[in-house]
Amino acid sequence: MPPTSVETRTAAPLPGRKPRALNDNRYDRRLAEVLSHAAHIFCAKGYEGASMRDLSRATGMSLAGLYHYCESKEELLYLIQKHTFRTIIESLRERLESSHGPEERIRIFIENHLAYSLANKDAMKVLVHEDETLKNEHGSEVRAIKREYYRICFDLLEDFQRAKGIQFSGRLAVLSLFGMINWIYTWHNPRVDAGAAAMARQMGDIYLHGLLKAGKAPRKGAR
Amino acid sequence: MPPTSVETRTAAPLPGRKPRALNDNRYDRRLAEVLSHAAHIFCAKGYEGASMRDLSRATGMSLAGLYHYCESKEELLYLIQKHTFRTIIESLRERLESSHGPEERIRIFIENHLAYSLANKDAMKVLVHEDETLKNEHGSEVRAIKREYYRICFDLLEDFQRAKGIQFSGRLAVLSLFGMINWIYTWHNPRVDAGAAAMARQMGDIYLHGLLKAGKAPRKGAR
DNA sequence: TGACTTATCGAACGAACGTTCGGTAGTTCA
DNA sequence: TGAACTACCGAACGTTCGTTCGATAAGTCA
Repeated sequence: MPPTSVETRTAAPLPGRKPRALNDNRYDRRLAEVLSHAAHIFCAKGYEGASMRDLSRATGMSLAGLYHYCESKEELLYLIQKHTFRTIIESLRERLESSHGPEERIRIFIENHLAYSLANKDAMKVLVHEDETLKNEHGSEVRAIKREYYRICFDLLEDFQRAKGIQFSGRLAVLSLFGMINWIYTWHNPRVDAGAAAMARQMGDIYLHGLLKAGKAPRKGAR
Repeated sequence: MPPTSVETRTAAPLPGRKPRALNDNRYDRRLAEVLSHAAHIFCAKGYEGASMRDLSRATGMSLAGLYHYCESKEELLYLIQKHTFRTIIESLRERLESSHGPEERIRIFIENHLAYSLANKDAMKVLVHEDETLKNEHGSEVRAIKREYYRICFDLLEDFQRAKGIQFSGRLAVLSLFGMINWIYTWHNPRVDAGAAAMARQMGDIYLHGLLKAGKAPRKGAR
């Protein structure tokens, strides 16, 4: 096992001298296939409960063949989580660029998160459910991206407070919101429940009106 | 393996003719110890990631000795989840008995759930995180208790709607609330965050004010 | 063509898993 | 006292796990 970093290994399979675009594309495409199947299986059976043999069956590739695309089972989880987080943040940053008012920006945050969640249920569940699974370097790297995402939301909420002249605990507000929108994967049924846009509006209504009213009345008498 | 049902097995170790209270107490107390350690380990490593050898080490009991108190690892998870749910519901029913107004009753629901969550973090995380782990009879039994709990909350919210003359999707409201309060185990830090009572008040403020305002304005123009 | 690299495989490795078996002290009770 | 039962144990069973090894077709390029 040569000490190639994951970073280089993902960009180019081996540090050899012929990094042909055609070959790289094929490798990357196949890796993406493997990761997609892995997300599906990790989602269905949990990371610990899923075996490389399950993944071998799902991809139609041999057990040994899988290790051409990853160094370990753990790296698969890491790649899934990193890619999922990065994609959500990238999409959010794009949507936030055409700047709106502070309330609208929070609605954009909710909408973006929900839309991605419902369009990529497997990956999202793996991201949320296996939150504490990764250890060491992979774990702290993913945790850093998570903090980045948390920070974006926290800042949006601070702007909101300033604009509306209200006050509440930013920490509690962020984590309550995350609770609402991250819980969805446990219950959402596309045959029963609304789509991302409608659900984002309803949840945004409850959440934002709640913040406004609760933030305006810092002490309301009762006990 | 005799076909003794779990029910009888839990009540009396063996269907023999001498169910002495003293012996039963000792057995039950020891079983409770095993379950407490199991909850701690399942919480820390996940159900699949935890091994009976981990539990053997934690309890100081031999691997084989554990099977004097359970039929399988799966039964341990089942017993933990059933007991946790039953305790929460029982405590909730008691608190709701001295009947209050519809808003206060929802606040009682939140307070009860949060207080139990923070006082029994391990069991609560195992309940939430291993929600889909149990299959077959054990799984459907726990799922039935969960529906019962869901139903209580749903009914409280319907009373609230009637009393306030407002309208919202009960399903979305219940599951948003569950999201907020079940998410807590992922972030609560007793050295940083408020206790159960204060947190229940803050979350109740956000949630209930949100429902009130959002429910009163069924259509608010914007797209 | 022939050297090289990539993509893939069957077979195996040692370790860890949940569970069971056959026992043995200690307690209970007729 | 002695039969019955409880509470436990060491050692093993068969299975499954993540991973590795050595090999081989297929594709690439001088």
